[in-house]
Amino acid sequence: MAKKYWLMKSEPDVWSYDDHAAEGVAEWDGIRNYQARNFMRDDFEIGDTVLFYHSNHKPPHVAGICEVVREAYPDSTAFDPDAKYYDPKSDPENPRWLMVDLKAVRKLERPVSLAEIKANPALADMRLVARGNRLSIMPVEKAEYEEILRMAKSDPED
DNA sequence: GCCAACGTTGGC
DNA sequence: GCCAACGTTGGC
Repeated sequence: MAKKYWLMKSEPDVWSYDDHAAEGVAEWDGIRNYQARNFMRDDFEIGDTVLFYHSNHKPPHVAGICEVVREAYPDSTAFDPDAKYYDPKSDPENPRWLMVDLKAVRKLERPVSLAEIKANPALADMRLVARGNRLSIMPVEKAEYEEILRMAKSDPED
């Protein structure tokens, strides 16, 4: 299977790219949406590349790059009554929720904002800019990924 | 803080 | 299986 590209959202107040980079390799837990889970379960492979996106931030932006280093396995936070994302309906014998491990690869040269992505015609088809999109994990085309890397190397005014 | 869009829940 | 009510996401 060819290497794939993803975008994953996190609120930087909760878990930022720098937090992740400080850990090196970290779990991506707390996904409680079936569509997002299914991407991890069915399509994530070791070596896939992830754009780390900061949502609920001013401005929202892509902050850095990660790599999938462990494929989907049960999200243990769903079983922990004290965890924020505890889900009593997830049975350890048949886990409802999954997580992956990501390794921080590098920060972008500069953040690439949602406004810039929206303004770039080459990125008009990204799911990120689709109307009403709320998915926290979504596939990204290789060309879109490369365009965002290119933008990060250029000035925002371009 | 507002609110549009969307997902989930639960009564029927 | 429908759908109204409710909760959440996330940009603005």
